[in-house]
Amino acid sequence: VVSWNSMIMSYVKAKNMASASELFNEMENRDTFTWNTMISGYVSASDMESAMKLFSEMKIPDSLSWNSIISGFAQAGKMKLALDFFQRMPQKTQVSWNTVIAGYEKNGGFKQAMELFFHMQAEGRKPDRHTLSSILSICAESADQHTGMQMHQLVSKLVIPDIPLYNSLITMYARCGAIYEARAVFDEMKPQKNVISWNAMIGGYASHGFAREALKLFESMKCCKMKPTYITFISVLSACAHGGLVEEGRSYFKSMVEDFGIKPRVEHFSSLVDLVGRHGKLEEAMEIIRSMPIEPD
RNA sequence: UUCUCCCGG
Repeated sequence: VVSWNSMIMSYVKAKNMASASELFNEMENRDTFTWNTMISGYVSASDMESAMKLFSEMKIPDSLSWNSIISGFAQAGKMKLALDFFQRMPQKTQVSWNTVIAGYEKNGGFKQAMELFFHMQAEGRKPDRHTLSSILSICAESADQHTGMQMHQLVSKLVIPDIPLYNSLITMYARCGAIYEARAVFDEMKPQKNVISWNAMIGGYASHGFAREALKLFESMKCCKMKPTYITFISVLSACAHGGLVEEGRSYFKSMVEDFGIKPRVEHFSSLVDLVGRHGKLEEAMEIIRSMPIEPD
């Protein structure tokens, strides 16, 4: 049975649901793993019809089966259905709560997500990293610094933050314009900062008009032997554009291509155009636009 | 062997 399940799993991972279901139909001793594997395969293929069909044929769906279905509806943006299954689910697990909260977060149901978040705690269930990360995204997107700070307290109280959670905190503060708080989290990370942390922090400075701070941090990033990405340069160039740092901008653009081998994207070009255009060099701006390669993909 | 992620934020 286990080896059949593994084979089905391989087909599912290869997104070959036709072959997976062939095997599934030939199997005589299907267990819950088998069913769940198939359901999750249909869910990731966005085929909720088939997923639901299997789910309703199960005699006793376990929590993983339920969670897959909830996740599937959430990904499809059908939050009413997701919530409906969530409410009918007999033994909700931590993952169930996280799934439906993440679903509302993704679909802009911030209020519902927050309500569920408080609801789960009222039932004595502790938020974990997944929960908190969804809630922090909501605070970031809605620039709700007050809630964000409360969530920060909860993070410190409930979990040992991992790198993504730290990054969510930085992003949340940065989006709220709380640059100082963002920086405090950033510094707290000490050596475990990854590229995303650097990008989030530099982007935070850049988008709030702290051009020099952004560039300063970019320089320390390079000192730490951290490799910038195209995202980093979007922030760096936009910092230059907003700070009117024409020469620096040109030289960073050049360095991006020559030192780091990063292919310029439209975002980079638009900062560059902005930069030279705002300083009366319309000719040069036009020249850049004319020389822009068309991005194929 | 199966559930929380579309985005590097």
